[in-house]
Amino acid sequence: MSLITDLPTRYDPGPIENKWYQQWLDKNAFEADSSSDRKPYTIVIPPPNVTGALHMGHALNNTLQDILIRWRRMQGFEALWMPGTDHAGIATQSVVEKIIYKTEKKKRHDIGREKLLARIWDWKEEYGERILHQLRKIGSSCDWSRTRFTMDEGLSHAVRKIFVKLYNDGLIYRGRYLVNWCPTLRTALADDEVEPKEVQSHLWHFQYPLTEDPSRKITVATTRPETMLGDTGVAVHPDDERYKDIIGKTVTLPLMEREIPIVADKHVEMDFGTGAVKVTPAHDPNDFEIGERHNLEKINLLNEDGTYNENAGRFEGLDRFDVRKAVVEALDKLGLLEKIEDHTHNVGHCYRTGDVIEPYLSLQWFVKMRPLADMAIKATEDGRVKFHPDRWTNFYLSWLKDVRDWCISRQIWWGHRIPIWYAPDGTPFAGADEAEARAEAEKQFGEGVELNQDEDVLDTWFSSGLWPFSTLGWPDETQDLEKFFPTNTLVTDRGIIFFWVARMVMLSEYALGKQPFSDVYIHGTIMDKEGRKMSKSLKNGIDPVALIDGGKDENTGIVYEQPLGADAVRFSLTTLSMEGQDLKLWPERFEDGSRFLNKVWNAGRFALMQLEGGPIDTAENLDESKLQFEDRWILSRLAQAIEESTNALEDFHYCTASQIVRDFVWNDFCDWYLELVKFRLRDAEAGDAEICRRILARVFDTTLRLLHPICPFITEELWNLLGKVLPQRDSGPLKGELSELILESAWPSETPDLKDPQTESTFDKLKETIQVVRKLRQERNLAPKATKDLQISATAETVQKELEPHLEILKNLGNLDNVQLGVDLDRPDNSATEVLKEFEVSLPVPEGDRSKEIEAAKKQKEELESYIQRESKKLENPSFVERAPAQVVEGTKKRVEDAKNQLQAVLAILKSLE
RNA sequence: GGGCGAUUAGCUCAGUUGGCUAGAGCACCUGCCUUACAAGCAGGGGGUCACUGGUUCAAGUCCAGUAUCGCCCACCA
Repeated sequence: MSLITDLPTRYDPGPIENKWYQQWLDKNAFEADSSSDRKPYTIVIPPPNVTGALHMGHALNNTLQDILIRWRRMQGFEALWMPGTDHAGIATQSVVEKIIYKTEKKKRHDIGREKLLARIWDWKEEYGERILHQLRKIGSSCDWSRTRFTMDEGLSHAVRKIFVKLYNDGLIYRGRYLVNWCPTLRTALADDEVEPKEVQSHLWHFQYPLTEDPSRKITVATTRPETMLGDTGVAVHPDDERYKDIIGKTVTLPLMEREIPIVADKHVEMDFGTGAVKVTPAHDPNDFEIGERHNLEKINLLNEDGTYNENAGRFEGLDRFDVRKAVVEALDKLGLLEKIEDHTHNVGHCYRTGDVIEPYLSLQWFVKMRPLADMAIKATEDGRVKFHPDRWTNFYLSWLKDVRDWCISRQIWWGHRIPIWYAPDGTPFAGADEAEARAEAEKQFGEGVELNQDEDVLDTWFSSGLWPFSTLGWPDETQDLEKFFPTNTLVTDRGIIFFWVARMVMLSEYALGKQPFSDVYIHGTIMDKEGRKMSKSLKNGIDPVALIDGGKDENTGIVYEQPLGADAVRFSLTTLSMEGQDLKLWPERFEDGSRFLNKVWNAGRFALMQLEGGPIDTAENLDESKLQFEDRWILSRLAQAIEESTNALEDFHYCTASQIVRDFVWNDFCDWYLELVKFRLRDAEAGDAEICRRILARVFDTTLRLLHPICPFITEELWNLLGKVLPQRDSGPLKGELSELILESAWPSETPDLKDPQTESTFDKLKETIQVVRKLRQERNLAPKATKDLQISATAETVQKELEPHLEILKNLGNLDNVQLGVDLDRPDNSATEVLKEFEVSLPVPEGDRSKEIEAAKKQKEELESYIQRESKKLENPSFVERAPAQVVEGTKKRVEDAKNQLQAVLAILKSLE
């Protein structure tokens, strides 16, 4: 008996969330069984970096995945959510290097490769699980028994397998090309790891003297003066009249005293700068191409650390930024600095260190993208990979259509070492392990040949690109792979469509001939109140864990007095995240979720109190004849909610799904149904009270199911309490035996036969009537006690008949003793009246000041008149009547008719008042 | 330069294939501690749907253009 009454009136999520998460783990509720004969439903998690800490973006991303997984699990699918982490090569190595430098003042080369790797592994073992625990905190129902890490032996094997396959197919090559070089990290970066930033700089104009006639000078403009030391040509446009006569001649490069040719190249814009460009093939991508076209020498000026090398002559040893100053100074001294203009342009910066990226000529490994991209394009064109919202399809395709080769080698140590071994003469041999490479090498070089493995490691995204199948056991033909691949849905954000989504599709098509997933849902990005991205550096990121647990948010410094709980955070994020649109967040925005859960909690307390101890027999067999009007109404609303929310989830409209449940619970169930039920349950022993309890149990039970994917904790708790107060329930969804909601295959089935538009429409009229009564009372400041009589005058007999059977509802909720209902009744003297569409509602009132009432009536009169005028115009328009669908015309006629009746009534009221 | 979003109430956003008098939450105003819930209940005020044209019987919704904001791609050295 005390079970329910002891429940706190305010929902306290903390203990409940911890309890249930542990119980789910204990019952292996999240584990997927590859041998079951249920249909599979699979999601692979976007593996967070091992260095990561949960931020709002993760919270949103994983909430949405969890909603899908829990929903499908409830629908009876064998649902697998595959979790794991990414080794995040550069990010992780940097973190550990920084720690070591801070504590021991040692750099990576002081420590050495093997020792540094050991240190990073240690670090990973100690801290790498943090983010996975935070994912548990928000309720993620991942199959933790399958947790993977991109550098696990199995996944590493998959990486080497794919590499060798690509290499043998000629899709991986090594070459000397310009790459994006970060001098701080001393590694190459992929194009998408470079962030262009606008920089206020200058355009320096230098004069290069012609070799044959040093008095004649040609002026070039540049944003990077220091690179002139590596110039091996000057380019002009072939049609440029100013320079036509000197094409093919040479200039003498100042400072270096090198004779370099003047070439004609269409790439040069005549209108920009002086129309003449210095060409530095080793330090600029465009110049590189010009150099290729005209066979110009490539002179590399840089060392790995960003200082200039011996090719820079007397500038050797200086850092690139100092070389700039020195070169400008030197040229100025020679009188060859013509002018300096201000110039704003974009400069590439390292996404990790923020250092200025240098185009750097070096030997790197590349993946030839064209054939792979074409496979990925085809997968989308065939409809095997769909994006939601659809606009991302074009975004993705346009990148694939114009994709460039992918630089996959990184000059760091943490990662998958490139599975290439070199013979002493440098001949490379690829192998999934050294033995495999050796077998090949020995064919050529004889037994015992000395082999050295490539020093570089692979780009992190190379292994992430295999994630959907490497985690399932590929290249082995495992049962998991058989059962759960291809996966179903990928949920991620737009920032990694190219990095990750595209590469998964390409590599999966290439390795397995199948798309890795059939649907990709791209959710919005989380912004702060001002619409800026949440980021570490801005300190504007709300910490989801702090929000859930309460306490101080170390990012923002905000202190949360109350723990909100995971459900509230999940519900808020879901509600605020409009289909793929970015969302602005600040702490107060989470309050609605928390309030809603408190509402659910209290509705639960009420329902449980009513149900506890009372007689309830099977809830399944509803005796239609015994149902009350409001029972049919709430069942109709519920049927509608089930259908809409199922459809919404199928279309990835999470926000709609949660709003449907919210509206149903709050507006329909709590505000109206529960209030009505109170009157019926007063006589607890009556036969009707039992029907009422049955419906109450059934509706509440179903509501919990609908809400469960979004808010798993509170629904699990209430559902179990419901089971305890209904020990005798024995069939259907309300089973006698207690189990967890999560273990039930229990998504509510649609019940279209319970949908009842007529009942809903009548109920709306009753609601409207009650609301008018309340409004009139409040407007006139009348106590309910003083206004116990109501008159409803319908315009038609049909309306009278419709309302007739439900006067009890009006009396109960409207707090009335007598309701007089009839057609065209005379308005009582001294009454406050509101004219509605099909009837008017009059409440007798004492005499008094009527000015407010007159004002209101006048306003209503004006509104009606303008409406009638507007709509009548339509009806007078012959083409409207001819061309609009009959339904629309009829509807308009009816509304005009109603409005005219209303107007008449309002006019009569005005007359009586004046 | 190209592409994609956004622009509706003070704020954050809904508004299906054009067609019932444009909605919600928050905030605001008024009245209520009514034994599920004051994190609540009841009621109320508040909008030239960014702008200009066009298509249509009918436009917040479709088309073209303009403006402002945001993101992405490519970058004239």
